[in-house]
Amino acid sequence: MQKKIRIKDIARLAGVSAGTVDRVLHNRGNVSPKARQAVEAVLKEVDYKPNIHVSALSLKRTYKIVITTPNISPGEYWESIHHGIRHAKEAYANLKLTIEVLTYNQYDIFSCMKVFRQIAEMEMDALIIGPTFHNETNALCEKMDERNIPYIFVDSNNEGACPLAFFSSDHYMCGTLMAKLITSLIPANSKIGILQAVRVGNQSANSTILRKRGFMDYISKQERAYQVLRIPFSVEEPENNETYLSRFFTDHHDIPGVVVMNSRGNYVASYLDNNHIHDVKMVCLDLTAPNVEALKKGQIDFLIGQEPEYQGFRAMKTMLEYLIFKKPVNRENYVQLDILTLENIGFYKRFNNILS
Amino acid sequence: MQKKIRIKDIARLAGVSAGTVDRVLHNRGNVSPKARQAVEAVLKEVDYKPNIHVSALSLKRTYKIVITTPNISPGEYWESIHHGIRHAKEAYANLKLTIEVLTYNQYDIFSCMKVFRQIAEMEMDALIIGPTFHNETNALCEKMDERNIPYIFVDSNNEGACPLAFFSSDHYMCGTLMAKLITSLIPANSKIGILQAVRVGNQSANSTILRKRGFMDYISKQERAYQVLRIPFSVEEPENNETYLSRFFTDHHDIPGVVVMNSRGNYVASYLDNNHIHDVKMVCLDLTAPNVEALKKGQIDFLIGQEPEYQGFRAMKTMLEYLIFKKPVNRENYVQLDILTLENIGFYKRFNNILS
DNA sequence: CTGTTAGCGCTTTCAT
DNA sequence: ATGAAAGCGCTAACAG
Repeated sequence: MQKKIRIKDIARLAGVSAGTVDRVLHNRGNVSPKARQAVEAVLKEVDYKPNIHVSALSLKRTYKIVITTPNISPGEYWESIHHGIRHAKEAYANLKLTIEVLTYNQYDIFSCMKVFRQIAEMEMDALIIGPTFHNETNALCEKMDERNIPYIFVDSNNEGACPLAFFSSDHYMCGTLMAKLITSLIPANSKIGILQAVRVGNQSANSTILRKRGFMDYISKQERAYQVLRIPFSVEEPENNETYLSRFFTDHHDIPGVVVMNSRGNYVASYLDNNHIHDVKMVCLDLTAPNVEALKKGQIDFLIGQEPEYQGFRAMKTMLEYLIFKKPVNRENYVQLDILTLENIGFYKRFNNILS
Repeated sequence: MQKKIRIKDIARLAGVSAGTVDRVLHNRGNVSPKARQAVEAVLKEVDYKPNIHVSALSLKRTYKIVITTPNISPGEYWESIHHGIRHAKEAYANLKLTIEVLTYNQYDIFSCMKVFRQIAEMEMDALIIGPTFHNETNALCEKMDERNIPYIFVDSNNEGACPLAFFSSDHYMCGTLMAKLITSLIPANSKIGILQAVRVGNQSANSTILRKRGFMDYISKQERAYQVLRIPFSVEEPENNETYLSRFFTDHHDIPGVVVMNSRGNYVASYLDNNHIHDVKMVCLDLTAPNVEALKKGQIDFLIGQEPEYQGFRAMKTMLEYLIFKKPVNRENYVQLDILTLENIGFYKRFNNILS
């Protein structure tokens, strides 16, 4: 167990000063080829791990990072992502950071366009994006590319853009997993209802499309023939949902299972509970407060979690470490798909990974 | 957004020097009641969060921590716990730590006694224990109590001891969860096989007993009557296992599901695969390398993970922060019970939480 | 009992 | 282009 190697040690070994080593490590220039080579030779030999907390301590400049995501509601998915982002900021408490958050209505493409146009003009060092609308996101990304501002996606990747990285679950596999779980709960060859959200501008979110594809592919590969039925649903005009649901469950009173591939599973769970329909198995998505409650009450059977806190945390942390410490970045980052039930939900810590 | 408050700020507000504030913060004594009150008054007002990385930077003394657990095999449960411990050490890279690891044979009570007697005499600042044998563990703990050395359990708590904390899954609920999963996979009113490990000294590990109790309680609460059958199994004398298994599956050729409540599920999975028995559903425990492989091959249907890396990480981190920064400690810490399937295993990162 | 000082590893500034 | 020196927030050693 040898002692940890420090900049001072490298300097001594290379026959230069600590300042020069620092200049080499950070590519700050003003180093003669000879000195650079000497330092690089030493660096090859030793296992130098900079102590980034100490490093942050002596950093002078301030950084500005902009965050844009769908609007944040308490207890819901996007709030968790923002929690994670905030924690990453706290983990580097001695960095001088300014963070600006701009959110848009994820069910209204025009809201998104407006916010993204504003962001395109802002001063910043880096951008974190929670994308919803494919083309609008790519338009923003192009502007960022021109301005040489790095950006990272959370929640899902946006095909066609060149992010520094993305942190997302594998939505296709998420759909597959939901299909596997629901089919393990219901009889062979039966009906399955799936909820489908309607959006202003009539564009489905990319993630939902992928989930549905994963779901349908799994179903169609089974020997048993399930009949998948769509349940219409609108987040923006909730007054119609009662009607939609009631019509659906009247037409299909024998339906044994429902899958909800957005985070609104609790709407259906409540509907069923209020109408004393207790024999419908449910597999739902995201650990929003109401979904967790429905799980604990036994209204939902399986809930899939996508580690939103962790996504936000890693996105922010990765960005900071790239920006400030030039740490190399993995572009593709898929997070866990957690399976929660009545039995294990109690131990699920949202900040498991993050909190000290 | 106000600036972060530092010791120097507190000193100024209280009208004392930084040294005095430090003495108050760490209860080092040598502070007049008047000064102490002044500082404490300020501390009540402001939200002071010490930067522990900076703090570690200037710490002089070295700490010695002893770890004792069952023997470590590559790719298995206890190795993961040790990984986690090592990571916590790396997270506080600038602390001066000496770590000594002593392991024992978890299937042999005499091995455990010998190692624990040795530990009881060693010099150390703190101890982390992975317990197996209840009484032997408590004997060691009593010695530690006398010597005023704090200790933390990983993997399970040991009733009767007074640990600073424990990091464990809820073994009872783990059994319950396994019961729920296996019953969701097999027909009503059928047989279920469960594997039971035999130990030298004939003492079951506490965790296994709890798991089995959780399992049986769930089964007996169901309307459907399952018949639970025990499959004998020995880790220490593996040459008999083939016979045990073959006898069992011959006698019960119609068995639709098997649950393994220790980490050796892959033994059964391999046996079934080698003998071309493909219609037995399996719910197993722990993400050992061979279990994960069996899950990926479809031989195991559900695998339960107990976050061993996280347990080790948190145990070590908690100990360090208690020892060095006097950080208050939560005694009871239950970790997640992760449900893994063929679909989501690929995204499961053992060091999710830990790795930077 | 208390304030001052030096130093942890790193970055930045300032002479050279 | 480079080394020396100051300073980040904190603790430890020292002088009073």
